[in-house]
Amino acid sequence: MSVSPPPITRFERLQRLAKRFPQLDSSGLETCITLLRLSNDLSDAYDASLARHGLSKGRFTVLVRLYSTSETEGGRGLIPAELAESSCVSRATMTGLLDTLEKDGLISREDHPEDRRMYTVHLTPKARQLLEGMLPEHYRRVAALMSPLSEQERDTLRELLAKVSTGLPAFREP
Amino acid sequence: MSVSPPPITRFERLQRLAKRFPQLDSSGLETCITLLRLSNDLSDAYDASLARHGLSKGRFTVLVRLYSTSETEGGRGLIPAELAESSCVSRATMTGLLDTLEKDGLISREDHPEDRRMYTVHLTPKARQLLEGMLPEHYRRVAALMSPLSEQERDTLRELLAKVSTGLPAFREP
DNA sequence: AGTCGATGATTTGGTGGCTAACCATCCGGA
DNA sequence: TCCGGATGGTTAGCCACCAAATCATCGACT
Repeated sequence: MSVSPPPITRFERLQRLAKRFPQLDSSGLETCITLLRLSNDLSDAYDASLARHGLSKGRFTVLVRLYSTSETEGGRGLIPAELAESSCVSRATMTGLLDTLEKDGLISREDHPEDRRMYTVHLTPKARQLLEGMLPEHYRRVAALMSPLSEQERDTLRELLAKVSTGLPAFREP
Repeated sequence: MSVSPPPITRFERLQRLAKRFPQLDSSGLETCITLLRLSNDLSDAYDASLARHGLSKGRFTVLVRLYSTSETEGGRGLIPAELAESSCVSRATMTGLLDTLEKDGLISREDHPEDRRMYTVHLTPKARQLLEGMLPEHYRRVAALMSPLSEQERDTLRELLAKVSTGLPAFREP
């Protein structure tokens, strides 16, 4: 039996790759991987938390958007295209989200008064009750998540993330 | 006809919500939302870039992991469980990834010499050729993505992301 | 008035990921 | 020796999301 060799870390493999591919910017790639991994973990944790209330990220986002709009704008309702945009999903996906939300009695569709192509979406009392029951807990969780960062660090983080955003077009091009 | 009222921003809606829910930490939530959105955008861009070569994030990660291991450890091969772990997917998902990679002629499964429960996974020459053709371009893109950040900013970003990671257990708890 | 491009919503078909349950094999202790 | 828990991989069934094609309606232009 031979002893197992010392484990090779991700960082070491990356350094080897960088030797072979001069285009590889190791600090950039390392940062990118870190970001993608945290994203994944955070996204999973978010989903798991919402799943306890029978919601997904998409469903939750729609409900909160409707809730915060009705709070501030007197329940005029929103159309699916607006909801899709503000929830960062396609319209096709929004149709599906609204279908299941309606089936679960959390939203209602009402005829748009001026344009028969669309309709307006409204929260039901049941949805309001659900949100008011779960949001305090949810916001407490988010606060706990971010508690390791000072106010200044949060500002810095948002600023750095915004800088990465500015690099996205270059990433996508040709 | 009435003129349309001034649009209400996400930030303003958030401030209204914060009045109603004292648990809401607005800078924390704002930072969290920023992070989730960039994650989503980056993830989509990443997928789109890999899709040009017929790969998904999962498939790509597996191939690169195999490639970098064979480069440094003489092609000893990896077992599915190791690949699942280092790719952050479940073992069930890894089975599916390997199935399609094998069907596309990019990996081969070979009997594990010592344990008949498992097998080892190996890159085919076709996969090597694919990677060597696409990696320079891919790494160039990642470098472009990160080019708006100085070395110091990258360090800071990784550090702040690591801090957010430390908050994840608190986010998940009960 | 009639037509046609723009704009909405939906349907269809596909992908990638997950969990839970399953079977096979290994290995250590009775 | 053999049994049972640990550790593999796979299967079956689910969910969220997407792109592309389709259908309805609107509105502007002739």
